[in-house]
Amino acid sequence: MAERTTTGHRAAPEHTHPDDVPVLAALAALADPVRIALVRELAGSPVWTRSCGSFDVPVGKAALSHHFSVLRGAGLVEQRDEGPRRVNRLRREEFDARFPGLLALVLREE
Amino acid sequence: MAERTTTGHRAAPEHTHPDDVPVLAALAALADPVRIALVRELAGSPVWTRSCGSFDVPVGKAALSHHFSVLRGAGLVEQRDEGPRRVNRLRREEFDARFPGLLALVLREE
DNA sequence: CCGAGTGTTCGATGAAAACCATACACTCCG
DNA sequence: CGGAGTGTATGGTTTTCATCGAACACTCGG
Repeated sequence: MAERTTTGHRAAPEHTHPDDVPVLAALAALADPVRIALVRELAGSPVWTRSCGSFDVPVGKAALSHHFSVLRGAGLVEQRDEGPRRVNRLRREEFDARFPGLLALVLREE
Repeated sequence: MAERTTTGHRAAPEHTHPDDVPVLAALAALADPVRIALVRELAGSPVWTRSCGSFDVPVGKAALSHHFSVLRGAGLVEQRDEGPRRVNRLRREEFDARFPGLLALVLREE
């Protein structure tokens, strides 16, 4: 209702630090095939090079956007606006410090 | 249908070895508050001492039975029939060998 | 052999989550 | 400034999953 001042995608994405993420949330975030694919593909690319739309997953834009939102909320991904596109970074060190070995586990079997 | 020869709970529970468990399944199994509680409580008890009904979780028997089924399928729990009750064992070594650190992650914060 | 205790199965219900199509916001380039 | 490219928000559908109640199977102790 109302409050439609500026609802674009330029609101500076909300990030959650891995330290503030419960284990359950981390596991839930990774317990999805699409999100696992995103994380793996992201891990195989240089930092800040992959825009959201550049991933090879079988879902539409809306669902994709939602998945990235979940990954952000789990402290797995950091996003930055670069021109018209939103580029991503896997929070390797930070996430691994909070959940040692978890990321390695997911990446170990691509 | 039919096939109702022996549907009790004495059919020797089907077990899945951790080695045969996909990462996704392991994560999905642990991405549930009740199952996490079961695993933690089980980890804090001597082996083969806890029957299914002896856990302090806020769900009925049916749901509980289902949760144990999931844990078995993820290679997390082994069950054995002991008289009228079914006792449990956490597959620490085996599961940790397959998914190093994952169990520790869940147990680290009780 | 019956009854209490234990756990599984079935069917149904409700809530959560994934998904899509559409509409919109923002950036850039021509 | 207008259009193409990119991502988000919303609303509604579908699927998935946790849960319950009830019926059943099994074991053991009177």
